[in-house]
Amino acid sequence: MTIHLFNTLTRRKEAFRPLDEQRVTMYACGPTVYNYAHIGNARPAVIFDLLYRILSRRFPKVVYARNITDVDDKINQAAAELGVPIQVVSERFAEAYHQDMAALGVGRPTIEPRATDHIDQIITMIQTLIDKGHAYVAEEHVLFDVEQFPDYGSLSRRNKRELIAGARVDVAPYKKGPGDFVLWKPSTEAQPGWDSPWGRGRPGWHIECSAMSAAHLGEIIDIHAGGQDLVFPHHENEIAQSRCAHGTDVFARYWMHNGFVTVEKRKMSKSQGNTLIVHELLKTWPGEVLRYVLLSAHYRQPLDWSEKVLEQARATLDRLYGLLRDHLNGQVSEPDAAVIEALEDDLNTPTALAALNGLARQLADADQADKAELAARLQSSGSVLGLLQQQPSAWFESMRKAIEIDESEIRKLIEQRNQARRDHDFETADRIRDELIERGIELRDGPEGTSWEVASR
RNA sequence: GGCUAGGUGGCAGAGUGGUUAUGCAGCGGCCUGCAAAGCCGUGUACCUCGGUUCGACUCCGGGCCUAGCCUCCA
Repeated sequence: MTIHLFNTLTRRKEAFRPLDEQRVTMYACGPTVYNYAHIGNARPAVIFDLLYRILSRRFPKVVYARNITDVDDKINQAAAELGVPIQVVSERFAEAYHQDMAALGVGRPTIEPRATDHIDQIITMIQTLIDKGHAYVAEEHVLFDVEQFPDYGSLSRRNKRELIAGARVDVAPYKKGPGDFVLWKPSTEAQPGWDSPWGRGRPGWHIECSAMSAAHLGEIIDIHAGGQDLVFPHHENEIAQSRCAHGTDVFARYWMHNGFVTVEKRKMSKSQGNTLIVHELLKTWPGEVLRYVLLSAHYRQPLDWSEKVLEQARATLDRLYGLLRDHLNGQVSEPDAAVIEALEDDLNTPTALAALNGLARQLADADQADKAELAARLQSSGSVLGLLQQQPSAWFESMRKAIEIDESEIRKLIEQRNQARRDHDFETADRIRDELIERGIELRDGPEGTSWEVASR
């Protein structure tokens, strides 16, 4: 089956055919490193990492670039507040980002270009745009002239007149057109800056992605991805810059945009102050639970975050890991075709998870002889989704860590209870069990003795 | 105001012109000293009004509602 992807450019699901099967290129807008990532920032990281894995199954080489924006006024502000150089801020949060994403099972992209390492390319690109008449200099700024690009608005389906009518911002007086956007802006002494033909300054936000994408992937790339809120103006501007600079008809052939994570149905965003920081969530939840939740809705749909969905994901993973614990025996297997098929159909993760759970049911129903193979298939299918990769014992162990427990004491109580049971003193036995339940511990009497788990709720 | 998504069972969330999504919770059963876990079984879901059709939750049109973008934002 061919991979199908929903293309924002056409608003349709299309068969994915790369320009060069030997070298598929994708670019995702990465973080601006001035703060810890919230769960909404994690969604594209998880989703497009998954896309990268799916593509890599089909194509011999996929080059995935995800940038780090390390020059930005918010970083400057954070540095000023902390009284440290901006590099300290960007380094610190880039590292935190890597750690948090790793906890969610997100791998590193092929390339992770940083804006500050590409100032030369940015300046060159801006100069090209000026030379070709697509940009102009005004009061030490360089601006992109939207009027010179007839296709402006094609991605976001806006026309320039509407943009002007709906503009809610004051237009800077030096702009020729209200939709013109900054490619380069002057820096004060205190701000980070680089020498350029237009004086000491720093790049505008949009140009870095165009420059780095061209530098590492080429003038035309296969896939460009990011959050829905980037469609306009960020991606629209990237298209304008890149196509005008390179004289091409197309910049990215497929555009993909993920929906938002919401809280109580409202968009999670730093400006609204309703963010849930991944770093904090990881203190109470295993990364795998967060990942499961992020995969539980289709990537283009909004995903409403709540304690409840976390509990549900946890319960489901508990069951799956329980099956693996009981039936895995070192066999290996290919992933289930239904899981792959669902993912290749525009990353339909809910259907893929349904297939995964269907496999779990099959395993539960199967004859003893088939269980090991099915368990291996379950684990292997999970791996495509970046799930079920821990040792089951490690999973249950991590659950135990969530609450303060003295294991030896529990073992002692279990032994007391079992003695009482042997004595048919069920009153005592039940009392001990109830005490443990009070402390969030559930006992399980099995053929091999009594084990315990942290209770679900 | 312009533009873009979406309204599915108790909750989460896929999907399809006429067949079981799936998960979580609930209920009944098996198992158990009693439980828990597990397993089995179970639930007449598709905002509204028209239209197309032999037949629509699924296609088309109107309405209502929600969210998002138009400003930094994943």
